Amino acid sequence: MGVSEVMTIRQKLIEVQKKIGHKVLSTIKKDLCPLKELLNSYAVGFDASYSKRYGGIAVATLVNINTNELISYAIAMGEPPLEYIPGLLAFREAPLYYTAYLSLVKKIKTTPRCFIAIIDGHGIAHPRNAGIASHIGLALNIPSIGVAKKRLYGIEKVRNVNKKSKISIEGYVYDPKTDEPLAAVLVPNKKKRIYVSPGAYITLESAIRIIQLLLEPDYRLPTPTYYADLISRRISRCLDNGRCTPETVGGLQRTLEHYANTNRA
DNA sequence: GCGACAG
DNA sequence: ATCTTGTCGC
Repeated sequence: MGVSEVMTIRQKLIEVQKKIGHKVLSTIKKDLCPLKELLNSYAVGFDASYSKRYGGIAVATLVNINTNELISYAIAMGEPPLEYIPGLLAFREAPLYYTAYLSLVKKIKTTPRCFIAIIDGHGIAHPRNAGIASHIGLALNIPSIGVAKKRLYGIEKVRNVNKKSKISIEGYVYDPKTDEPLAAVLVPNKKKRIYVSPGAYITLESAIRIIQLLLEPDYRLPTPTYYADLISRRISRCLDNGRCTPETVGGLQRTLEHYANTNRA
């Protein structure tokens, strides 16, 4: 594209994603961290809610993969730099996630060799293989997995494989251009389905294994994003009804950690 | 030109 | 994501 060509913001961001997607695909052929080690590590979950008064409320949770227990969490809030545009979600939400992650790492004492990031949204199951989970994985330099509630891109094929395992795999989503599998369609409970795709630094197979472990009976979302969703919504609601302020939300920490753990089956 | 379209 | 009442099911 020549230097004199006019590009809209949208077109520039799409070009950025093409480069990200290309790099991401080279990182998901093998696991950066051995699966055996990941299974005994911690997951960092990300989700966001939106407050009418304060903008985006992003939450990063730290969960023990073996026990599904919420260990800690950190929040970040601020006006999103971009409106929501299908395919460009990362440019809207990733900045706040990044800030929340830095805050979380700063407050926890132990630093496991291998973290795994779980993001509410897609990884490589994206038009340019650059979903928000891929953006996060590259930015944080840790393996990441995208868990979405709705399909964005790709052809869904029902296969009904792995009926044996507790959380069954209903099928896969394939890339119409390469015919490669991009995501697995899991069925956490009778009616709800979720789309699991690698973000970066992890294979689809390992991503599926991890998510199956993080899904508790009858819960649609894996615990890391489930807790993040719960906490971010409580905080944005608290801010909007005036019962707390940005300065006092930190005081909710102990209460919400306990709330999340006890509110679980 | 006509749909599809993460959160 | 958010706006919102009643309602089906355990």
